[in-house]
Amino acid sequence: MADKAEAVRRGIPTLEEVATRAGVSRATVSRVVNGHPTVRPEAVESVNRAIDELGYVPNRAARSLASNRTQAIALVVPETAARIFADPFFASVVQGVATTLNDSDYTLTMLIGSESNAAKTRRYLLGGNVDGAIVISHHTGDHSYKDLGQVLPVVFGGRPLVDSPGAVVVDVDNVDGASRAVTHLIGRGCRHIAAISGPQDMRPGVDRRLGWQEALLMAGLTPGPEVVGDFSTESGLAAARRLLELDPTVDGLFAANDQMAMGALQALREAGLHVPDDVAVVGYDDSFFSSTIEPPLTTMRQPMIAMGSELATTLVALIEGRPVDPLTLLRAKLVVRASA
Amino acid sequence: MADKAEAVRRGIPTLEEVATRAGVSRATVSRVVNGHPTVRPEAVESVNRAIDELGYVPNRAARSLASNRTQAIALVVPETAARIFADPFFASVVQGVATTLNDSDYTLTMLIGSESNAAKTRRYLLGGNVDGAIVISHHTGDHSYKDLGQVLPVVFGGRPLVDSPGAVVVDVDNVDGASRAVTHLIGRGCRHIAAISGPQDMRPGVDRRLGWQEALLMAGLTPGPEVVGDFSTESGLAAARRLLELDPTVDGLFAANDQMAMGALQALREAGLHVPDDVAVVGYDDSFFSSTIEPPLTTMRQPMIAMGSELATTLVALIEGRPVDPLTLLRAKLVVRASA
DNA sequence: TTGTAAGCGTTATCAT
DNA sequence: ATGATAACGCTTACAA
Repeated sequence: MADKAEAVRRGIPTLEEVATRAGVSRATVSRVVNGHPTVRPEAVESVNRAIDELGYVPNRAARSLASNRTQAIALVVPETAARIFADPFFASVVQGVATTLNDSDYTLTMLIGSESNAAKTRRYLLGGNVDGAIVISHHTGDHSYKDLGQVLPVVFGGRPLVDSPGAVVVDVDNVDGASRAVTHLIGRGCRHIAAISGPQDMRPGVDRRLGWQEALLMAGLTPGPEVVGDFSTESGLAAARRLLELDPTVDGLFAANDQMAMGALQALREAGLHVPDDVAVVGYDDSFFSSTIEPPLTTMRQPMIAMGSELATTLVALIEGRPVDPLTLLRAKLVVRASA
Repeated sequence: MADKAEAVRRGIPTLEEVATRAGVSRATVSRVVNGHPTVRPEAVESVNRAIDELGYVPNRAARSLASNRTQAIALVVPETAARIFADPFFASVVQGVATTLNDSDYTLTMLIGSESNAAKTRRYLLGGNVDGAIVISHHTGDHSYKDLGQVLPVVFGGRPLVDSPGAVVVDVDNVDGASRAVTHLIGRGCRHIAAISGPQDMRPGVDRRLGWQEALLMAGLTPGPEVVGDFSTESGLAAARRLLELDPTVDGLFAANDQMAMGALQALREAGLHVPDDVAVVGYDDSFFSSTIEPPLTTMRQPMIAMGSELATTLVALIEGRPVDPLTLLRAKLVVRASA
């Protein structure tokens, strides 16, 4: 057990020492530290001076033990996501969360949730180590921490395929994004707009497909042919070839992500078609390679840092009992480059 | 103040409840939980059963308060780094740290250290909130947390320009990496090997330059011309043009990073030179664009995840009083693509 | 407005 | 090998 001598040596005075120096009781110091309103100004003053002089820093563990709050927030990232950390998606979300929380009184604890330690993670979360959690689920529909929301304030980043009842979610609006991407194609004169959709068992796959249809509908155009891919470059290549067979008059192509768009670009090149003059192509995600491929890809950029920020502020509100929107939708941004 | 009823409702039994159920004292339960050897097997057995049945999870705050250890580690990332989080460098290091720590008993707290909250960060670190810290300094020589090492176990990721005395550091070996990159050029027949160096006020700039010279020296070749760039694509473009003026016989080019290599590629194209036949080019960092540009770039890949891992294990060793190397150097990996 | 004092759930010292 | 019991540093009724 550490004795007071050590604390002193390490320069960490206790609240009691502050109290003594300020000539008040520990309770009063505590009140000042926590911004309690009912303290005489002079007392506040004297306590603050003592705090400064002593370099007092509240002991988090003691505070947490006494108040049953931890002032800590967990960020749970599925392992599959961490592995593909190259994916700027997560990096940016984490950045948004971290910077936002940095300006608050909460601390960020990172958890990598893998199959092997799922139980450990749950125990950690339920073991009173944090006041709340942010769970980021990738594009997949995985929401294995769904039920956590009943017990602990939780905000999810990204929606599962089917909305879960009481969950608080922050997500990007894929329907709107896709719709605006396709509207851009329409705006530049495309009339036969095909789609390479993503897997229909993933929310973004479904939603982006919906957006494509919606934009077409609103413009009074009949949808061009559609092929479903798996978000890989190869599937985009194959899909585009098929699309050209199905309808050689296609003059616009919406790919549900940039990987597939990149594959499609290759197929169009093979077919001797010029992008964007013969076929305009727009992708989705603004992947790292999108600006460097030939031609540079027009695409939708997702506001990942903003999403992290929003996740953080929403969770803090939830923890502190303020009302929160059960669903916050963020708008993607159209990035116009050479392909459309 | 939370009462016991709430704890029960939330399903978080205390050590005392476990003790009661197991028919032993709290002290014994504590011993079992902490793997203390001097407990009768039967007691261990009965305590463990009680723990299972009750779903007991130790309260971190209480444990920390009593033991004066937090089992938490801070990861301090400079804000400048966070901002350019697109940089997979940090993402990977964080991943390495997080996954490694996930298998330990330590928790990872992320701190974004900005100018504005430097004091706050220091207070946090010194306020007994963590048992140790990992400080990642980017390629810059910034080591503003240098002195922290005196007070708290700290491991630095990346070395400053001038080595700091007692610091524990994990870094990549830029001299070795550059040397091997250049050796690859020599191996494929290059004899007039020029360099586009990085800023000489940054450690990697200096070290990679050293590696270039070293490899040449060992092969008995005289160094080709050298121009110093600033790690940007534009500077690489300008530098390569200049290089070609200085010595038109150059047949190999070592660029201290991929950005500059990419610029150089453009200059060579302009000059009507073929890569790699006329001039072989090797870069450094294996940046995200390196595999997609034309021609795909041969480069050195830095082991960032491994670095994160190493940082974590080193810090844990340091905290637990085991001996640690003051300097761990990680080897970069040569990635051979079309440019050399 | 302020102080007193009872916890918060552990660990660790000291007997036994 | 085990059990009392005193910390650990703070919050928060409750009293004054």
